[in-house]
Parts: sequence; structure tokens; C-alpha cells
Amino acid sequence: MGATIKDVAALAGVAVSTASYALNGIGRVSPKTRDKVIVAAKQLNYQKNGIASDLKRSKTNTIALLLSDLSGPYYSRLIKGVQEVSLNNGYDLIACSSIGGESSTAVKFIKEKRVDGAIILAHNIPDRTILESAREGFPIVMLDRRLEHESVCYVEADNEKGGILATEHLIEAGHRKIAYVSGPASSKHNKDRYNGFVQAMNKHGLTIEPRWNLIGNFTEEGGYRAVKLMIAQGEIPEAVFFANDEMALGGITALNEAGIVVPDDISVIGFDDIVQARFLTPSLTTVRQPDYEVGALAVHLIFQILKGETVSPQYKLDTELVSRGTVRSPL
Amino acid sequence: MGATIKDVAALAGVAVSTASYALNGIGRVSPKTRDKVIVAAKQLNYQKNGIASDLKRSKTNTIALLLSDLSGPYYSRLIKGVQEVSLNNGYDLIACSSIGGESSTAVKFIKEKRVDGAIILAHNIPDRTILESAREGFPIVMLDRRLEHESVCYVEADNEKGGILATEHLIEAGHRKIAYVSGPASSKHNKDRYNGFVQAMNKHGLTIEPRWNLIGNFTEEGGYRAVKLMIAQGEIPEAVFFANDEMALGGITALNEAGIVVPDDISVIGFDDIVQARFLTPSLTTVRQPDYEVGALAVHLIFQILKGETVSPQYKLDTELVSRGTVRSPL
DNA sequence: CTGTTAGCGCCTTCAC
DNA sequence: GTGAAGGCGCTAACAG
Repeated sequence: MGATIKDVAALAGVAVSTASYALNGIGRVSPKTRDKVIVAAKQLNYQKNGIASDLKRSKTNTIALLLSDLSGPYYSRLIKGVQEVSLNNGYDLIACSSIGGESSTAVKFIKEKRVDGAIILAHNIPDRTILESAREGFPIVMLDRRLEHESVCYVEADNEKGGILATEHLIEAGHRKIAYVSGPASSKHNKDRYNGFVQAMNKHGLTIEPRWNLIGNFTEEGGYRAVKLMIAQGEIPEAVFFANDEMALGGITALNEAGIVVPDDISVIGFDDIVQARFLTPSLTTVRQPDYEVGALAVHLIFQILKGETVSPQYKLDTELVSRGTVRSPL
Repeated sequence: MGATIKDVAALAGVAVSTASYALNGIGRVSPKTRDKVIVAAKQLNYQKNGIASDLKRSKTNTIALLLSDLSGPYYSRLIKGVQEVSLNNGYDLIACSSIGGESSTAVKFIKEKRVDGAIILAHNIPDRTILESAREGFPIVMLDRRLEHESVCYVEADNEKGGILATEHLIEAGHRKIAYVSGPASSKHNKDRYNGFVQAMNKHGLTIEPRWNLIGNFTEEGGYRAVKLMIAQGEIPEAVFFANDEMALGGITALNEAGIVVPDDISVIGFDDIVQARFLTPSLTTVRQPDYEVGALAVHLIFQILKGETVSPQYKLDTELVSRGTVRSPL
């Protein structure tokens, strides 16, 4: 099959070590020998075997981004952050999915030491597995939950503050009857956002109606169904806070179908600022997470740890309100 | 750092090979010994070094999807196809980007034999590089261009037929003056779509106005500018065929700004059916590529080749018209 | 059923 | 400046 460094050395008439030095541009080789080696390599179309190299150096120079599904949802800005910082540090980045759980590519890569560090945004990898893979000198940054382990840290947007932001925006617009459509109970993000919602409501002396605490599961379909249910109950609230944009998309569809117009009859706010938000009519008011920064910080931490510096176990970044067209103007 | 198989063997009081057999569940080991080994492994929290294993077996059991940028654009359906078929065949899948060209992760992975096969959708990797990496027993499937090499094949949607489909849809709606906003001249996809456009126009005896041959570069910004230019020229056509949806998005923005209403004053059709298309108002009529199938077929071919079967060098899949709201109804 | 052994391909210390 | 040799951790003959 492919030529090995041995073949190159043989063809160039030098020892393997010399070929290695020449190819890797490490001093101690005369220009003449170096050229001979390089010519030989080119002639044989030699490409080093990265695996052998990694094994020898026990270092892969690549970090992995573990996603629950490569085909979506789409963390564009986050990935951009991860990507740019990795590149700037001269590291390679690969993305893989945790579909298949214990036997998934994602798990295989962290367990089998195929990368030097990992960023995890894959709720379906159990804590136990991550803890088993975590080891000294192998940094892991969690993006979807907190985990107690000394070489694992956690970066998140301040979802609670975001929840407060969203809720107060609705309140400032004059709304008092506000519904909340939640994500899965297991989600920390949902929990935090909901806490923010509750805090803001309490602070302004507003009551939370249990029947307006709907469940949407973070999916478009779930948002749609939640709103259908809400409508079926008769009285509709003045505003709805969807714990993420995808649910808002579905919810707005349901509202439209019922002839309830946004934002004249009801205000809507989402969370995340996904790409579609801007293209809706009216465009979706939402809370933007600092995705890029989260991603950038995550890799940054990886490198810090790799360099032996210590980092705090948890980081929290600010969110920002993106005011668009689905919340009626303040009175 | 981590325990190696040697440590496990020592602790279990057996030879390394026995430990290996036991761990990999290959016959020839008594249940008793097997258990001993497994217990020892668990006790040491042993995880095999995948790199060493790959090196030994000279096989990685993973295939790579090379993208020009991990952070977008978003080939959701395509990736889904790739992902599912890979998984079904028991292979791992990783995605990496070709940002950085020759020194990118993508190039490194194919050149250095870090994967068993690759699917390439990364126009910024030069042909030469791919040809250098292509070798017997290393299948490469191209998705963005055709390449002459016996272990490289090509899968595409039938862009030409799609171009015809789009154009005829416009013509059937009664339009005769049709503009075309093209992608970059270097793009094969654009070329094929344009060919389809020309064929359909000719077939129906319609003439293509040079001034309505605009350039949009496949970007939203480009589409916007193309339409601005078109408007500046005075007379506007009855319909515009954007060679992709992103340009249509920008173009529609420009149209709106000029007070030209879609589809009453002008019809618009795109190509690709990106996620946003459905959320526009009116929603975008477009041509859908069989993305999922393209991805699925691509990996499928990889496996065929890996198994030593021969495949044809090129595959073409059908496109489909998605009729929505931006083309006025037929007269 | 279990142990010994020879590499996979490369890097790197150590002598020369 | 160059070469010989050991070994990264694992697998898979081959013996026993």
C-alpha cells in the first residue's frame, strides 16, 4: 500500500531517523541530505501515518466536540467559536455524535484516548461514562450539565438571568397574564430559565397560573401542542414565554391557525435566537445566548488545562435580549 | 497515566495476549480467566488505547465527512443520511473542516490515513491534495465536484434537471421574462442549474436577456446586491430564478425594500430548500435536492468499495419541485 | 486454553 | 550530521 518512512529512508540512502528528522524539519540534518530525503518522499508519494505518530508521541493534537446528533440542532455560532480558537492554537478539531450511547463514536473517542480533550454537548452520554473517561491531563468541558470532577469543568450562558430578561420584557410591555412553555424537566437549561421566569413574576407581584405552565419538550411539535392545549382551555394569556425558539415556532403556528394574531392579540418571546427567528413574520423576539463566546471559552479552557494551569470549575456568561416583532410595544 | 493492557494482565495474573482475548471477547479463553481479566480491568479503570489498536490492525473503522466549515452552511439532511448509514454498518463517523487548506484537519485526516474513507464536501481542498491522498483501498466520495481517479467517485443531485424544473414552473405560471441569479462561475452546481435554465428557456422559445443574468455568488448578500442592480437597470422581469435559496433570501429583502411585492409583482424561485425557506412570508418556492439520499448513497459507496466491490464513478439523483408561495399561480 | 513473540509505523535518546 | 535501537500499546500468529 502506502510507502513508509522506511521506504523513504531506503530510497534516499539514509537511516530512518535521519529521514524522520529531515521530514519533520528538526535541525541536525545537512541541507543536502534533507533534500535527498524530501525528493525521495515526493517520489514515493509518502504520507506519514498519523496514527503511528500519535501513538509514539502519546498525543493527538486534536480535540473533539461531542454532539448528540451531527445532523442537528445546529449550533452554528458555538461551533464557530470552538473552531476558531482551536485553529488559533494549532489544534485539530473533530465533531462526532453520541448516537448509540455507550458504543457511539463520541464515547469511543474519549474513552479510547483518541483525542487530547473534549467539549461535550450531548445529553445522552451518561455522567458515569464521562467520569470514567475523565482522567488527569485529559480536559473535558461540559456545556450541557455540571459534573463534579477535578478535570471536568462547565461553561454556560446565564439562563436564569435570561429568563428574568425575557419575563421582564413582557412585563414592561404591560402584560400580566403570562404563560410559560417549558422544555424537558431533566434539562438544566429549562430549569434555570424557569427559575428566572418565577423570580421576575414574583418580583412584580404577578401570579403564575398552573394551567399556563405548559410542557413543550423543546421541540417545534411540542410547542405546537402546548399552545393547542392552552387554547382548548378557553381563556388565553396576554403573553407566552417559550423556553426555546423551536417551541415558539410551533406555538406561533398553532396561534395562527386559531386566528390569534401575534403580537396584537398575544405577545410571544422565545429563547436562543435560532436562525429561523429572524425570518418569521413578525420576526421573533428572543433571548440570545452568547454561543460564540461559550464555544470559544470552552476550548480556551481546554488549552489552559492542557498547559497545566488551573481553571475554575464553572463559568457563566451573560445573555442578551433581542427585541423584534412578536412582543407588543410597551403601553 | 492510564492503565495499559499490561497492567491488567499483570493484575489478573495472565499473559497480555490472554487479557487481549478476554477483553475483546474472542473465543479461546475460559470463563474463569475471562472474569478475572474483566475484574482486573474494571478495578484499574482500564480503557484501551484506540490509537495503538488502530495502528496494529491498520484500520480505524471510522470514516470522515470533510466540510469546508463545521459552523455552516448546514447540511442537516445530508449529514443525517451519512450518519445513519455509517452507524448501520458499524462504522464511526467524524466531521471535520478544511479551514486552513493544506494544513487543515480535513486534509490531515485523509493524508495521514487516520480514517478508512472520506466523503468530501469542501471546495477549498484542491484537487491535487485529494488525488495525492487517494490510494487503493481508500475510498473517497466527492460531493462537490467530479475527479478522475479510480478510487474516487462522485454523487450529485441532478442539478440540470432541477434547473429545468424550476424554469418550467415559472413558465407554466405564465412568465416569459425570467432573470437568473447565478452562483460562482467555478461551481459545477451553478453551471448545471444554469444549463437547465437555458434548456428550458430555449425549449419554450424564450430569450435570455443578458442584463438579467445576474451574479450572486451563492450568498445572501450577493442575492441582495444582484437584485439591487437589477432594479437599478429600470425594467424588472416577471420572475427570478435564484440559483440557490440563500441568494433568494437576500433578493427578496431587496425586492421588499423597493416595494416590489412577491409574488404579485414578481415571482421568485430558489434552489436547495434550506430550513429558512419554509419560514419566509410568503414561503419560498424552491427545488429540493435529495440530500438525505445523497449522503446515504455516498457512505454506501464507501462501504461497497471497502468490501472490494466495484462501483460506477458517478451517480445522479433526482430533484423535486417544492411549490410554495413565491410563484404566482398559473393564469 | 494460555503464553511467547513479532511487529504496526513512527519518534527520539544515545552513541559515534 | 548520521545511524542503531528501543518502545508507544495493542493484536494475532504460532507454540505449547
